[in-house]
Amino acid sequence: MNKKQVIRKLEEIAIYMEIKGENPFKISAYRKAAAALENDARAMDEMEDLTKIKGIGKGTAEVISEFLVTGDSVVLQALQQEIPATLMSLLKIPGLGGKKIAKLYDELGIESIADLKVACEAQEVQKLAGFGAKTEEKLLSGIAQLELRAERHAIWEIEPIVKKINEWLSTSEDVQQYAVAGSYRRVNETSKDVDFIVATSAPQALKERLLATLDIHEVVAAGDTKVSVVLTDNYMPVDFRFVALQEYATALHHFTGSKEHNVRMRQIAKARGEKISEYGVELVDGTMKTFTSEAAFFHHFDLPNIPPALRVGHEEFERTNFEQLIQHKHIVSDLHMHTTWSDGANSIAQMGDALQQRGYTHAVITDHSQFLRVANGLTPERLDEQRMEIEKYNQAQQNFRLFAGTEMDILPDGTLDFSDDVLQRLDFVIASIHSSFNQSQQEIMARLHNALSNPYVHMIAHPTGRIIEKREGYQVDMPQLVAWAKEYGKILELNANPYRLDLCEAHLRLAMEADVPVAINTDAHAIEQLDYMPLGVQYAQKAWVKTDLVVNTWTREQFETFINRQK
DNA sequence: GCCGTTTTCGGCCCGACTGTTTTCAGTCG
Repeated sequence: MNKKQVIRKLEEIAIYMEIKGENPFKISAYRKAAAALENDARAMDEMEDLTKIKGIGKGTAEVISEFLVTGDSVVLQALQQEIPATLMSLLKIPGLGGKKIAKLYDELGIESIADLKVACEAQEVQKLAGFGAKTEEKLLSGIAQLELRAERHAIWEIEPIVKKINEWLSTSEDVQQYAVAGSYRRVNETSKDVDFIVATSAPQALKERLLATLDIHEVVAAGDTKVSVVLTDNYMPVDFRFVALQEYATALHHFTGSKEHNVRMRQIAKARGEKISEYGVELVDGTMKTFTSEAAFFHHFDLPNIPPALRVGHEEFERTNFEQLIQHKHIVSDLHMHTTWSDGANSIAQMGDALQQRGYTHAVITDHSQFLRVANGLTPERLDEQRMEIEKYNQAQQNFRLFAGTEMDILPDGTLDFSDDVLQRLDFVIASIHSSFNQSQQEIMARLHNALSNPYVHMIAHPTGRIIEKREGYQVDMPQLVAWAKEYGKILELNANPYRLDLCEAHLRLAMEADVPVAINTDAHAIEQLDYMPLGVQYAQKAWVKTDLVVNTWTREQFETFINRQK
């Protein structure tokens, strides 16, 4: 059994215990042990004494060893004997937790969602103590929703919804400050729901307007400070929290941190005799201290201003090199984008102006190459014409320069779409795979090696070709790719498009360990998409990407030195 | 079940909302 499987088994034990109604602290001990394994970078066979790891004690260490040796455990077997496995699926129904499920099982013999549906329809459930007619109704609607709604939503699905709600809040009366929080703010690849924190002096009025204006499929809860709805749009669950202006910073922190991050913060506070809640910090003398910013809140606990993406309850409290961390303000260029010359929506001049508005000093136009006919890829002749247009644009600019580049296909047989003679006329060459995703790892790696070993290629774009929650991407041996990038002095891309985020976090960590430079690029096909840059930067922070290894923080002179090496 | 500069017992993060209750339990994040 490998580490991932052991972690899943520990979590399974926790779920069974939840239904059994075990001591909640015992249940969380199993969850903590699973989390401790997950947060430890070592492989299972590299760990000697498991009890040395914080969160794993004598009991859980024994269970883990059992899983490793026999593939099973006495504890889990006993639970499985006692509790039907089908009960686990009931946890997916909103409003049902371990205790209620146990009651349904003990008193009505309900073992599955189908059983529950029948019992609700026969109005048997409302007869149980602690249940009522309303609960029954909610359970039935919950079962119906289950079939419609995805459990987790991909970041690219949430991004446009956040944008829309942000726009609504920005023009709304009674709104003093607002921000999206939750796992979306931490740049998780998927989220269960979307959280918004709103500072307002008129929560009641705002709540009514919100319920009346937004396109709502279902109101889940609507209290004085919290409104929970499911939008018609993709059946997206969205929570709004209303707080007073002085509570805004602590509320935003509270609803941004992962559960584990918040637990750690509260433990830190508790050790000082203080208490953290979403409304502020209760000091030793009982007074409530509030903050004007999250930075001030962290400073109160002698902590740096931990970026949202890093608030996961682990490394952010152990590492100290925050000053090396990539930040959006360091970005001065974008090295991958498309124009109307291939499949983009805007002209070279429009892109150039938009880039300058975003404060950049330089950028590269990288339209597709001839192989990609569907994207109107450029022939060598059109590439020369395009270069002239770019030059013309540059002549009219003062402190900004566009470079002429290409996003060139690596063809299925491994050859490159342009000859060296064409490539050497370009400032910057990206090589990418857009075809024959199903090839063996050996074939894919041979294609990538051809590109990396070409002296005129500077960067590999979206190195795995994945689409989050939709497509795995092609078979890349990432340690090998990183080693080649190092050997040939090439850049690997972090594509900031929310569909891609490729390199992913684990791959970015490999690149950092090997000191391989990374470029965070938007791959924009339209002006608005240039705004994916902050998302890419925040995602990079999850992997502790260092500023000096991010190519688009380099000055134009540094960048020119790099691209001219081969000439 | 885990943990310990309150150290081998007695805690374990904190609060909102709902529905079923007459003061609170369960669920959720």
